[in-house]
Amino acid sequence: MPELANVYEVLDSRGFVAQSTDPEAIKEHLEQPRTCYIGFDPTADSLHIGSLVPILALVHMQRHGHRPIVLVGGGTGLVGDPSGKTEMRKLLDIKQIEGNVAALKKQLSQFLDFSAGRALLVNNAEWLLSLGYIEFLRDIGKHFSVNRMLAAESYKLRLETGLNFIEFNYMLLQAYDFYYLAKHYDCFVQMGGNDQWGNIVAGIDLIRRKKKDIAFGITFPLTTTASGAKMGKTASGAIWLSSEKTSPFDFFQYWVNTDDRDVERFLKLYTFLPLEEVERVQGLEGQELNACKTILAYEVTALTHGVRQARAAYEGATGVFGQRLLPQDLLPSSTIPRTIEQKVEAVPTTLLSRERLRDGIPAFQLFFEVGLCSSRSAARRLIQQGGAYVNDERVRQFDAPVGAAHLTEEGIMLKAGKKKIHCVRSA
RNA sequence: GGAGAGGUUCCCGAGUGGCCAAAGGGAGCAGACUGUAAAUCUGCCGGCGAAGCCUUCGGAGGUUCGAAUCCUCCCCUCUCCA
Repeated sequence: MPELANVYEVLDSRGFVAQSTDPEAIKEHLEQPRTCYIGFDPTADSLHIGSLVPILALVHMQRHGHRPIVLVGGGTGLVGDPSGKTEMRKLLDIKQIEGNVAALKKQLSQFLDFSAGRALLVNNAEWLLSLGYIEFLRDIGKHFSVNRMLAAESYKLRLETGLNFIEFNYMLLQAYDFYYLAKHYDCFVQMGGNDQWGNIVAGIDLIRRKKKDIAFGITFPLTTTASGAKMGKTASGAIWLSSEKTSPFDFFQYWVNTDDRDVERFLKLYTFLPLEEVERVQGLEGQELNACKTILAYEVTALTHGVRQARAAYEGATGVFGQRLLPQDLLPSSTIPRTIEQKVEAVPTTLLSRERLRDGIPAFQLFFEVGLCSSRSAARRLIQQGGAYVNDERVRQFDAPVGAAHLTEEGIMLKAGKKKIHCVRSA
């Protein structure tokens, strides 16, 4: 799977690079197989699609023969990164973090090949927790200028609202991580979100001072949608990579609903389809562009949940929303089946007992129960505003009974609005 | 440690005794329009089988017929001084 181009060029051309230290030097460095790392904070037991860009950057690295290191911040997670945030993050306790670290490792294995040392996962708790304070101050602290730190962009926001000492230290810890990885793993490239720039540069400085070595940094643009919203925020919360938190079907649907203006950019960032093909998407509109969204959704879902799940989600979407025409020559490298059966199996489903279905359940109760609405009140509102459908028929009355009479071969299809869908079947 | 300012519903931010489930904006949701897009317009936007009731304005008490608003103590944040 080696490709000819230099990874840096690949990353750059696909829109991964927001800032970087000397591009020429990085390119040269990456001519040889190297080690690079990105840190992930174990703040939850699953990553969400905001982490997809860093993950895929590592995948690019691996595909080009480099060795990615995933650093989970079991140690730094205890401190909390203030970069770019307005408020202090809740401090997590060690137990939670350990659980999260394990979950993240599993999730990342979906994307990266950790076999035979082709990629590594390290936890900075390993070296941070045992640090002695005085020793750390003398060794590391002396290299940091408070004046410079205060000037850092990443602290700017927090300087206005308040920053406490533990958070102020975060930069030193992350810099130390980088130094540690350079020393023990020969890792001289760190990547991260653009809000990490200050922390990355701090590490580079530390490496130069302590090791007399040159290290490199690349940051990714903070991905937002064209309408300015953060990636992956929806009514029901974040879009998670874990299929338990966000079903592959909903995950797929999230991408299908991509803003027109984001399609090309996202194809570059979130899929591995060749650039030349992606660029041909430019200028497409309407139906044709929608076809691209389907492919985008399929590709990202396949990467995250595997081809089978992607196919099922795609079939489900087709079953619910209808078939889209996918021309053979549109993004031809995509392995998406161009024609497909319409099945609804992938639609999130709730099983209800025969008795309950026989008796019928008031619509608002049902919509709440299957999770389409966050409360019974919300369900009433939805129905009263004409946004609730049972088998594509608008529900007129908030407590209209839904039950066995509505059962079809495919179950009962509940829709909240035009896009959120849930299936009910008899247990 | 001293002096001031402040903590309001998802976020920002009004409200200083009843008309407050709390202005306004943002986010979000729904409808119309569409292409499962955007923009726009309209409605909704604490909970409850909804008349009415219940829970919310940092926390705990208190005053009052009645408190987000007044008093006491506590916790937290910011600014200036030491």
